Amino acid sequence: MDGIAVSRRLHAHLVDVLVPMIVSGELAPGSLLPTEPEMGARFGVSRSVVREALRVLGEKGLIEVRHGSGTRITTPDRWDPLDPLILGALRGRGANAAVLHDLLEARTIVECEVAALAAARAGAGDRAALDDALATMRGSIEDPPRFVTGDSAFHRALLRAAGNRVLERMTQPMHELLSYAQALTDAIPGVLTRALTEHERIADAVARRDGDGARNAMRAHLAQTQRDIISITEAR
Amino acid sequence: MDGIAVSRRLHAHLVDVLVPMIVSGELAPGSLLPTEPEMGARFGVSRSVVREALRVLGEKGLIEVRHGSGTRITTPDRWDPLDPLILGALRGRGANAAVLHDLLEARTIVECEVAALAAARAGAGDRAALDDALATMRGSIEDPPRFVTGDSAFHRALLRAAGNRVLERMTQPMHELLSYAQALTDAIPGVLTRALTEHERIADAVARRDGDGARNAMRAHLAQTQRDIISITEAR
DNA sequence: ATCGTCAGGTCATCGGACAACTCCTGCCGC
DNA sequence: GCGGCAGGAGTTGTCCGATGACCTGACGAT
Repeated sequence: MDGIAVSRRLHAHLVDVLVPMIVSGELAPGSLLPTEPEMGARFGVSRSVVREALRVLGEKGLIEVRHGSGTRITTPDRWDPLDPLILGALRGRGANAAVLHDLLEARTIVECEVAALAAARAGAGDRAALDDALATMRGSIEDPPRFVTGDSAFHRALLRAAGNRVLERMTQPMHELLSYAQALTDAIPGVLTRALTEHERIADAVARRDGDGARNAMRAHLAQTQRDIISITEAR
Repeated sequence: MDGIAVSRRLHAHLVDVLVPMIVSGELAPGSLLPTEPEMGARFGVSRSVVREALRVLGEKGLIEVRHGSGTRITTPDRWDPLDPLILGALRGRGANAAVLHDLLEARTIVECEVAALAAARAGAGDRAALDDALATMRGSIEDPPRFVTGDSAFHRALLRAAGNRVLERMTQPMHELLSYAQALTDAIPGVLTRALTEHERIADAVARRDGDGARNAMRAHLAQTQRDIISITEAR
């Protein structure tokens, strides 16, 4: 029917269409969405697919469906501020500068203590994982996307080394967002080599079982990242 | 068919049945689940309901459904350690003592800084919300479930006062678990009045805009809570 | 031995139907 | 005139059967 590629499941496409419409305000908060059969007709899919898409939107907090009454768009304060799709649709709107600030603040609070815990608890396997991530970063100074992968792996390894599954799970959406945000700073000259040495300092402190050192190294790294991101967003 | 009450949506009941079966190991990790039509027949519901239930299980990381191949149970390390249902099914198995420890550790890391931020940023409305929560707690010394509601409201108000939506969203599943865990300590005599004064100290520090004081008061409160929970779990 | 083909099983989607629920409207009693 | 109540239209929740898309394994040709 549509010329659109359908590699993923159908309702995912519907979500991709609806999220921007809601986030952009094209569908006003508080207003009623079309009925499920009508949306099915409009997008050329069955009601089952529409319902699956609506369910996804409901989980993101974008809509509220009530039995017998209809489906309403919620106010933005109920939208999930950590959802990548929503954040992507929000990009370039100024509203996400605030989210970026909150993100860095939250990350600083959590990740400094994570580094300290990792220093106290890391086992041989954890240290090896950190070294692997560092090796990836060293070999990718010229390849920013791959570097970000290594960076992400480093922080995940650190999180695992901290040995707290609740912390690990809790910060998971935050980390998904970070690999998103870090693509911003790629363009700054020399930022990758500097980031590499900062990560090496963290790994060294962990290897020495120096909790305070790891915490301080992480704090320095995050402060630098914050400065980078601010300089980028200011420049725009 | 079944004599079970059906106040909630139908698939929720199916989830309630399947989660314990999987978590308990009755259905082995890696094994194939029965096909969707067969499960519908076995539980007396339609395939739509089965599919909605399976989707919920998929979100919790318990299963992985693949088009054309079937639905497999995943390994426990992919299960969401913060999901109340999973945790409930895990209860009394010893495995959740570790989760409880991780939970308290994570909470201490995050919530002390939240208190400090709240002291720096709380507006008049935030302070009023804190006072409301305190009033609820004061009036519910004899009514533990209601007290826990007030306690929960207090921490949510503090989180909002900190003015960081990412932190707020990130810790949301953690707080859901807390109201769960705090029901444990209800039985300890005098724990509620003590908790009340601890919360009052936090609120006072926030009202004074004393960030360090709020952080210390929160740290003391959480340390006390930790001792309470340990004493309970030891006693069992 | 390797590869292509085919058949069987399973999930994804479809279309229609009925039940449960909400909201509005108009009627009735006061 | 006004308040409460019954009824109907509209919407979501659930059910059902059928068809298409996809994966897996076996079989046979090269």
